[in-house]
Amino acid sequence: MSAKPNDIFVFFNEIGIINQLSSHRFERSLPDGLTLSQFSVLNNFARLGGTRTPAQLAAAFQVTKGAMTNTLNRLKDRGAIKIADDPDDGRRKIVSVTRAGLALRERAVKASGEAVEEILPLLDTEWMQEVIPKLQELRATLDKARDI
Amino acid sequence: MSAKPNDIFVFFNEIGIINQLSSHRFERSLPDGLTLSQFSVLNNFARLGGTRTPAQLAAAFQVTKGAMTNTLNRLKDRGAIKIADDPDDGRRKIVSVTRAGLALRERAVKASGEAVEEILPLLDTEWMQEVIPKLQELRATLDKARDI
DNA sequence: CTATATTAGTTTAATATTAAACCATTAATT
DNA sequence: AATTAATGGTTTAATATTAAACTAATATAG
Repeated sequence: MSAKPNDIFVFFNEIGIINQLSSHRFERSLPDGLTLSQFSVLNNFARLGGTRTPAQLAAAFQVTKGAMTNTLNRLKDRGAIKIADDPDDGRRKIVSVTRAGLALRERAVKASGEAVEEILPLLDTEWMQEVIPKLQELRATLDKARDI
Repeated sequence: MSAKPNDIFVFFNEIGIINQLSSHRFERSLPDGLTLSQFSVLNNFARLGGTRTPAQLAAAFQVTKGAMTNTLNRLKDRGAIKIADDPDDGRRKIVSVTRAGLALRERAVKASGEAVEEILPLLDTEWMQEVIPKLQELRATLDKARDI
């Protein structure tokens, strides 16, 4: 059975609503008014380690440089990250996570984990796991097609 | 194989990025700076007909009443909808779509349709169609669990 | 080498959104 | 009937985001 054009709209529409519901729920569970964007940055550092430039982070999270400037400043104000000048390139800055940032991320992971547990029994996690590769594929496709 | 808690995060994370990419792409294709929210309201009227109150619309699209007030005012300024007082209940208002609104929606559907066609060959529409029921189920679950 | 183009990051103005306060109206309770 | 509660919609203040202008620094080309 071939997919109607309308199915594409329906698909993305459901994605949109699911995202709205889940991200709102998730953000509400974060401690200290931590934002989803802020958490994402911390999480990225915690999982992958190392350092990044603001531009790299902006590209990784698909937000504008301006938005990343804002997010990073909030994190800096919290003492969660350090922003240093790049000695090799006067344009660049080097962002790294601090101990306090990692600790904050730990607390956030824990709190949000508990929030997820609450509804876990209602979710078909089996299916969610199964479908991840296809979602990643779709994400990559949309990402590559971004400038079409 | 049982799903790890982490899979849940990965799943919703992919959903989030896909939503970001797709909705941005979609919104860019809309005519006259029409917003996704505005289009959604118009589309809802075009598909289902009838009238709605602002509160019903806010609930349907999972936004706050304030956000819906804003969206409806924009649509009214464009002449796309009509907002009348409810004679039976002084608190309520009655929203309906105008001819101009339907025409605008037509144009928007066409323009966004063309934008979708551009990337259609890259998408696994078969799978997208297949997975819609599960997405709807998940949406419903999250929706019901909203006040947990 | 010098002029031009590109890149990195910040800033600005506009906008959509939220949460909460607010006002008016209707419903429920006593 | 009068008070209290709930509902519908708007407004306000705060915030995250975008696009675009801007500044500074580096890379490229002639």
